[in-house]
Amino acid sequence: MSKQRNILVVDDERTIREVLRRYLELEGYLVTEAETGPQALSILQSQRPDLIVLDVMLPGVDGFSITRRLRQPSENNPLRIEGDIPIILLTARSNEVDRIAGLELGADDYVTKPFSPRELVARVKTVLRRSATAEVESEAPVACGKLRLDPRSRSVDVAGAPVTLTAKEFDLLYFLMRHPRQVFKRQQLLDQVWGYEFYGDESTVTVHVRRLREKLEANPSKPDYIQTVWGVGYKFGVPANQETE
Amino acid sequence: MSKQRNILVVDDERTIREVLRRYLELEGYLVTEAETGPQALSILQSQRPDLIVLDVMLPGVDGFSITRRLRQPSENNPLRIEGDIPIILLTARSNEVDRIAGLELGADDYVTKPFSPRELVARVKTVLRRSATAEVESEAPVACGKLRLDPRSRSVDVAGAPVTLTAKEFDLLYFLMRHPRQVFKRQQLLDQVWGYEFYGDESTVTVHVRRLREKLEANPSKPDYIQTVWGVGYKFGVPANQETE
DNA sequence: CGCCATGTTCACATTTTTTTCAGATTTGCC
DNA sequence: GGCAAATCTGAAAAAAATGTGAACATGGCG
Repeated sequence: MSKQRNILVVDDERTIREVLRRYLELEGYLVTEAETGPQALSILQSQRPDLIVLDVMLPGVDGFSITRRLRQPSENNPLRIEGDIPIILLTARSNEVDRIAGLELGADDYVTKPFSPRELVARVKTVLRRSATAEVESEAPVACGKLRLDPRSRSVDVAGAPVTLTAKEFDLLYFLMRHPRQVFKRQQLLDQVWGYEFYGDESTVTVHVRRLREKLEANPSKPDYIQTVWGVGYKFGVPANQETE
Repeated sequence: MSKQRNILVVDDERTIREVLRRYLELEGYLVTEAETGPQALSILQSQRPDLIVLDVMLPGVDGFSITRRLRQPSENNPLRIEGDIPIILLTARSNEVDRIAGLELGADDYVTKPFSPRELVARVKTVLRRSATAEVESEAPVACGKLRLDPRSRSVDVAGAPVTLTAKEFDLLYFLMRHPRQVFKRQQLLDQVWGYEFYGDESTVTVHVRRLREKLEANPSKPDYIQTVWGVGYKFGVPANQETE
């Protein structure tokens, strides 16, 4: 076992804090609690948890604001320490999820209430694992071959020429680019990009992939970037001869 | 496809049980019913369903108590089997109290009565999918001799040169490589790789093995990796002089 | 209110994979 | 060596998955 991870739980409901504490401690995490936004910020002055679980609906300074402050890329931002602290947002309704996307806040994951503690623990593990490996997906631009994507401006270039993507197209491409070479089933992409509440058809993914190809690929029927894996799904394949990074 | 999922429906109202049974069976689930709390607990002594749909308002031992007993993280809890069984609670009202209570107890989802059967089925699917993906995850690459296989990218190399496999070819090879030196009859491979509902001919396996050999082996008629065991089936044989890792 | 941009669904064309099957060939055994 | 059973081979039929075009929702906005 490596050293114990510290998790900051920020929620105004005492019950929720206690439930999360119990479950997280069962998994071997150290838990710090904060009840309000200001309290959380104060704690963050002196501590640096490995992950923050943050309710978006806090009295006073809400979760969005805190996230923004943590992610603010300013020089003299004392909270913006090198290497962002992963954040999992707790949201009440799924339409707030859209707001999150629009606000580009850079949370690492979100869980909609009501949620099961086990699910949250699973997300915590995933996020920590993700940020533990080299996949520190702060908000850095990603690139592959002639394709460049900048999450902050939500812009995409192919060979220097800007390409206009819709929100979902962007989200899908961004997700795929963050997991190059890994194959995803359509359902997995629905879960990851559309969210768990999406009950629609898998063909939605197919169509989005097609549109991405039309916009990105030199030859959409012989794609360089988004590869079809027959009988499985898609992957962001690095075309053999092109290297990035 | 994988094997049929078993769902335990616990509700004192016969009508509800029957409706749920009908809808769930239409989706291919096996359904077990329980009318009371004690009956549910008794069933759980001998069976292990993949998911439980649980009314919180049961006469006698109510849904909350059952959830609590299933989730109790105690050493000598006979019902607390490794890997929790997902629970979907049926609650009458969506008030705060129930929400918190359910949350605290570790249910995976909630449906408030009255609900549409279709919605419940959708929730069941989502929860099952979610808990399934939470389990797998650890898909490390496997290798043997010059052969390397990476489940995440579904890619295979022989001596560094990539080999293109179809979905079934990949699944078959992956299965064999995870069980090296073990001999499987064709029917066993059908069961394991194709799934239990496959009613086809065993020659299907033969053909797939042939194609794998054509793609993998230096000399397909004198295979190094997939060995024929006459009168029985095949095994992923480690060729005598080659060692892995 | 109607228009436009997204997102979703659907029916059908196309492509790829999977399965089947009838010999040819190999193996184990007497 | 000869025989029966099992396996391999090649090709074609059958099935499945994906690509395509267009219609159908939905929601924001002038």
